[in-house]
Amino acid sequence: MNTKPITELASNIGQEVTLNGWLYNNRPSGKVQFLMLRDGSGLCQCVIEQTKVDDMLFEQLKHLGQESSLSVTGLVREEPRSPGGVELVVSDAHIHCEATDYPITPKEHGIDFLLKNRHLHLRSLRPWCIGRIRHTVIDAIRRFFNDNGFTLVDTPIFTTIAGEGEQTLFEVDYFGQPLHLAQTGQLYLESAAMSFGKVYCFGPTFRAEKSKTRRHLTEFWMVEPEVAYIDLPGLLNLAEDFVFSIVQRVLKDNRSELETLGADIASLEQIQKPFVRLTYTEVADILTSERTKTFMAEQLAQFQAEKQVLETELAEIEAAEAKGGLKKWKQEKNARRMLEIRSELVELEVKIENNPKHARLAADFQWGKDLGGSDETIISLMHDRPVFVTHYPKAAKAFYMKSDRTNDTVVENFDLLAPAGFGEIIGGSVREDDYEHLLARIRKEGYNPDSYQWYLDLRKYGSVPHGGFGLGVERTVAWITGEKHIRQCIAYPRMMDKVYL
RNA sequence: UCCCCGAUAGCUCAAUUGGUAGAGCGAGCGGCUGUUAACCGCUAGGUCGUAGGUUCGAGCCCUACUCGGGGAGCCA
Repeated sequence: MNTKPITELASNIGQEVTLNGWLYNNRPSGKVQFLMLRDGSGLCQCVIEQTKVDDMLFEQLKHLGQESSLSVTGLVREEPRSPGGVELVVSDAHIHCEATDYPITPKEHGIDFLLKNRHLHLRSLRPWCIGRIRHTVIDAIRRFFNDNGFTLVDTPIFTTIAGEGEQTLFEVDYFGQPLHLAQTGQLYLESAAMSFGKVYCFGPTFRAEKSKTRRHLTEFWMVEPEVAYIDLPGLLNLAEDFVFSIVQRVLKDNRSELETLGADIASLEQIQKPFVRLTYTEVADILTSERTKTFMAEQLAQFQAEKQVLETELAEIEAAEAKGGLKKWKQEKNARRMLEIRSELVELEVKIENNPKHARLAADFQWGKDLGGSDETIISLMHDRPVFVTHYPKAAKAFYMKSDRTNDTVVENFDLLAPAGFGEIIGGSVREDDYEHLLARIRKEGYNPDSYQWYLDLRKYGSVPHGGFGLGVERTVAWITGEKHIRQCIAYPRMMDKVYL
């Protein structure tokens, strides 16, 4: 048996092959049937002509339910009418498991229903495309660091000290000792960087933030590089090369998935080096400027214009429906379009409602505050390539960030904002490498210096300038794929208020 | 934690001003030799989230609760 994956069919035209897969869609049409088969590598249309197969088999296939598993054997041929340009002319088939009443039909479903059925939903086209892209992103991440002299160091998930804020820790009972789940591998990584020079860790990260938004998960994957002997400009260059390489890899390896998802490929192709570099102080000036005021007003006008267009279309469809006399298929198409319009209108309403609030927040922005999500969105919307924001106020940032020795009120940190309104995908900094400075910061935060003894040690024995950053995998995937919600970018999402499977 | 919206068939949604609960998909049966989320005909499928209240009468109005969605704050 000449078994092939669907992806290899184009190079096997004229040959008899066997495909192992699942039934994605079934369209019987009298004496000919079209089975859409998926095998994990792709989709293939299989044609069954009654005259060419056994009668019993023909009847059996005709009634085969969605997601039944089967192997089909037949001749591969070019066929312009088939999606993909190739099809299999079936001569024989073996059914492994007949599925009936598969819950996820080829129609719209609500998100709650899909997440309750996530174990099955993973088989659908959209999650499949996103999963493939996620795989590429992760491979590109590993490749980038491995090819650039970094050593992988696996940092612990049970941790003894906090890296970010102590409120966001998941505490676990570790044989009577309270430990918490890692919210970063950074502190351990700094220690490893003093051994290997350039290191990275890659694994799940846990944050107990009470954030019920489309940008948050309580368990997400983060990659964190840490480099000895590096300064802030060096870190920005590293992050720039890194993100650029990820985008290029996805454009190269997953073009068809991006197309299926309706991702904005043109915008991804516009991502070129150098990225924009702004300081926090410059951002504060931009936010409070006339330019931003105008920009926000223009955004609002645009949203309202879009709303107008959609409302007009909706009214036209409703009028046509009321008039009656439409064919059934036309009615169904209208119903689908109306649903689409309504959900787009809801999205627009939210944007229209939020715009003045965000405009006011930006206009009233005071130096010293951390940038809010809306502020990041504004800056990100103003640029068509990623934006670095550097030198945040010391008071708004974590204790381990190195203060700028020429301006003690700010730290040598950066965030990277993905373009077109997506917002933050990376946060990083140069680390405080001076023992006394660090100790003072730990005390000021109210942490117990005893818990940080080993971390402080690193500043006693051959301390060097060093730094690193963390990139959130799901956020990166959401940005690249254009997926609106981060929960679609991981197979089994863990959200603040709900864990499904 | 706060604000807004929602819950009707297995799924996605309708139901005029409070007056007999509807459609598509899916399921079952039948038809069709080129379908593209196929199409056409027929059949089955409902305690309208839960508990109270107003009313001659409640899917629709009021109250509480449960669950879900979106947003704010915070962050990768």
